[in-house]
Amino acid sequence: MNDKKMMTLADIAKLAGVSESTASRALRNNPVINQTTREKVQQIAAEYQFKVNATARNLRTQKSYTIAVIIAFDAKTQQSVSDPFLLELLGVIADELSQHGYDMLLSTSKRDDKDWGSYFLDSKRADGLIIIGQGEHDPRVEALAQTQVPFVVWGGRSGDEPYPIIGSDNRQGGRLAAEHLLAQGCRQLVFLGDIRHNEIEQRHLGMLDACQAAGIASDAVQQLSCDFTAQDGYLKTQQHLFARLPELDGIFAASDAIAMGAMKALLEHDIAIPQQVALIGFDDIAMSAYCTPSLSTVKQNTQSGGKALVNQLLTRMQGQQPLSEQLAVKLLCRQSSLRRL
Amino acid sequence: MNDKKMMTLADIAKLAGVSESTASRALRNNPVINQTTREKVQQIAAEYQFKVNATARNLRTQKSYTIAVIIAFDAKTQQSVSDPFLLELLGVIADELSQHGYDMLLSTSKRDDKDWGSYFLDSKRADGLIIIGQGEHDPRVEALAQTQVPFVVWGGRSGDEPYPIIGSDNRQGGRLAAEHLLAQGCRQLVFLGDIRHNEIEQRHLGMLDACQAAGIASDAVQQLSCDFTAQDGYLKTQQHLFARLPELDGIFAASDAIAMGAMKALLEHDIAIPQQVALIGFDDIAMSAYCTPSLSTVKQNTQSGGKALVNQLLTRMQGQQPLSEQLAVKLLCRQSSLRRL
DNA sequence: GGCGATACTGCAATCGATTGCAATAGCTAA
DNA sequence: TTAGCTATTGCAATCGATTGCAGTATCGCC
Repeated sequence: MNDKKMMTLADIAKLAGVSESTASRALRNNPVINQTTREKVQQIAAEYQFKVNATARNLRTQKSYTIAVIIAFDAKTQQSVSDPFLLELLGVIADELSQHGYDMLLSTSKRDDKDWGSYFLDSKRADGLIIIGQGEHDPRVEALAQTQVPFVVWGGRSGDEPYPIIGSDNRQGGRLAAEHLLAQGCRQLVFLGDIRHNEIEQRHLGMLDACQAAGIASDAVQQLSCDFTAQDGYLKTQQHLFARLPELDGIFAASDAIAMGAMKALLEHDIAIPQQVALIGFDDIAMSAYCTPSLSTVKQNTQSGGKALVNQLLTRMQGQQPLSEQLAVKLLCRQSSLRRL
Repeated sequence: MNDKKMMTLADIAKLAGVSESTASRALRNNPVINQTTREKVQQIAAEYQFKVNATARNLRTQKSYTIAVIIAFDAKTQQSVSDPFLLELLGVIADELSQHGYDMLLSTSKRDDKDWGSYFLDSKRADGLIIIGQGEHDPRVEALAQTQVPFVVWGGRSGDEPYPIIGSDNRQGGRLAAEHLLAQGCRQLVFLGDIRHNEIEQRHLGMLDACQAAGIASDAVQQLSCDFTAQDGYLKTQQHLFARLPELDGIFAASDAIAMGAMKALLEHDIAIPQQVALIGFDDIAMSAYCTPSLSTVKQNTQSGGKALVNQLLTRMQGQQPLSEQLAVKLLCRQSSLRRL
């Protein structure tokens, strides 16, 4: 059904009886071209379903109108795309980019090419980079910062990173979660998560803030390292937390997935949630409201997060100074932590 | 730190004291070039961190080495990227593509440009298309089939689609699920899912197969339409299923997310799972094993699925005839359906 | 009638790599 | 010594669109 050969701008120009330059300008709605001519060209282009060859345009304009999104994984755990939270964020980014007329190149950074910058930018595959992943303690990111490459990172600030980081206010989130647990009467708390990740570290610090403010002895707050999976949440809870029962009465998990794993382990041992142990997660993934008991959590605003990432990146690409942003989080109290008084 | 200006092949050639053609061939390891020359050029390229300009190469070779993956949504529900299953599949596809040297362009098809084919292919943004989404009853897919565009679809065959469809053996999955419920003693079954989607329809048909084989009256099997979300699983269960209690004793949900919603509703009304109502889902998403009770399900093999999609597409792009594939599924019996006898 | 301004349009160079074909050098065999 | 090969390398065209600059009409106005 389709035309045999691909149409080119030259064909359209010929059909319209104008030069290629005029055709090109007409299609891009350049006002310098007579309106009648413009409409005629556009009409012919539409008629033949002509689509500008993006490759040729990109070569000539030296832009790709494409942003590469890199999901960075810890080289050792090598876990695949799975955390529902990251994927939600990804969806928002995709939409936002397309709204700005950009395509999105997705890469999962499994291959150990340490050289994102050159792969995507030097090769002109993309005009900019968005890096999302679990914490940004990554030497590759530090290396990127030394270059001219426009990029933004999703994560948490740990100090004075010389590049824009967009992320939730994790410390505030940690504080809210812990305050809530304390308000429910918990006194022996556990933090379940890997504090080598900036974001997680911040959540942990927020928790400590709250405890300190409440006058809780610091040795009443345990921290237990844990991967970002329900599986590890389950295992770590089984292996380490039961020993601390029955004093232990509150768990703050660094992600909802971890929390669900922990919940499973607790329920299997007939530990009442939230009466004996109150539990709260982080992220508010779609499932959180539908487990039993429903999971209290700190909701990250993926919508604003994705938009902010894209907008800061575009700002940067226009040569302006991008800003790091910390997005407000929201405490959602559900059954897993609400002890009805 | 980086070089001021972008290096081009011409620069490398000059530095190596050869022509551009020789440099190009040397970099691509063309054996017609003297080995000494080749190594020299490659060494210089490496030294200056030269990366071939993908845009220029693509223009000249008329290929983009890029595959577009389209996540198609029902135009009306407009739900965002959320189903964990799709996202798992996406991860596998990403890895497999990169293994074959292809980049992956991700699009969520929210904008109602009905014209994927031209957007990605005519514009030379991509060499092929992978379409994943919830059922392929999409006029846009039918339209694509009329063109020369190389594409493959994730889904379920409904009949004689003139394009390659890769997907699980949904009918067999439905059969396994229903047989299992029946073996547990269930006699009044409900199917929770939208059978307008091919895949879901197949699962439903498989269920009916099993019931018929077991001599169950067809009016003992109810079908209830439901979106692909935990939320709707919850709502539909609340709104429609409680009326049928206490006869109702088995639910087969079209996805794990739906099943979790249903589970929540049942538990809220103190209905014992699996004793009073046995429940089974479909997909085996990461959370399924960690809800309580853990969710029985039919596991789709995302690993082979993703690989098959990519491989069939590449086959098609090489001009050969691609094949539709039905992947084996696996029944996972967990607490939500296992009535210990 | 002529001059400058205005409004369009087209020529030709350009983006950077790839590749068919021609050219050159070195060597062997007659 | 020379025709005939082989092994390497380079020339120049090409992919398709964009754009600076020059060229042509048309019009107004003195």
